[in-house]
Formats: sequence, structure tokens, C-alpha cells
Amino acid sequence: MMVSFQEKIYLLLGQIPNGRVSTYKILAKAAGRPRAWRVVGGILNKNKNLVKTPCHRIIKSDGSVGGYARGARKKENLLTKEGIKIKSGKVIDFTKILYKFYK
DNA sequence: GGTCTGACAGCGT
DNA sequence: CACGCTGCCAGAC
Repeated sequence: MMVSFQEKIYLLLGQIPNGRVSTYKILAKAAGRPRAWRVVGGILNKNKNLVKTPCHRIIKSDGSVGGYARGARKKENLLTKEGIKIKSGKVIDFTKILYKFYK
């Protein structure tokens, strides 16, 4: 059965535990297209499943919070509420809370 | 059908 | 350390 990328992305996003984050690149790789991080961003931008899709848990590879359809500031706020510390628009020790989808 | 866009990543300056 | 340019790929027009 053929599944669109965005479907996979949504599925993967649902696997991210609370208090954890992931990057566009990791997500793209987990979806089967290691070079499609840009696509991931585009999908999240237009995502309709806000509730099932914690897009605020997706950050950039360098630890930057990145963008958010509702405003980057809102995103930072949400992440902070989940216990994730942010400094100057960047996640502190994001590597420690990174969810790589590895078993 | 082709063409343009984008919530990025990687490397150079 | 900060900013800029290039490359990549599915989706929207």
C-alpha cells in the first residue's frame, strides 16, 4: 500500500514522546528520504492534524528552534512547557533529548 | 505536463 | 561566531 511522505511524517511525529524533540533531517530519514528535510518542513507548514502532529517538537539539526506556522515564539513557549530549555532561540542539550527513531 | 516554492542542511567566507 | 550561497525533494500552481 502506497503511503505518502506526509502520512509517514505524521506517523513518525506521533511516536515522539513528550519532552523529546527531533530534527527535520532525522524525520526525513526515518520516512525513507534522507534528503527530503525541506519537504518535511513544507508538510508541517500546511499540516492539518495539529493535535496529532506535535510539529513544535521538530527543530533544526543545529539545535535552533526553527520556524512555526503559528510563530516561532509560540513554538519556543510550547517546548519550554514540555520541559525543554531554550536559550537564544536554541535548544540546550537538544542532542540529549533527540528522538532518532532508533531502536 | 513543467515550473516554482519552502517551518532545511552543509559548507564556504 | 554570524551570515550567505548552494543543493535537494515532494507538494502546490
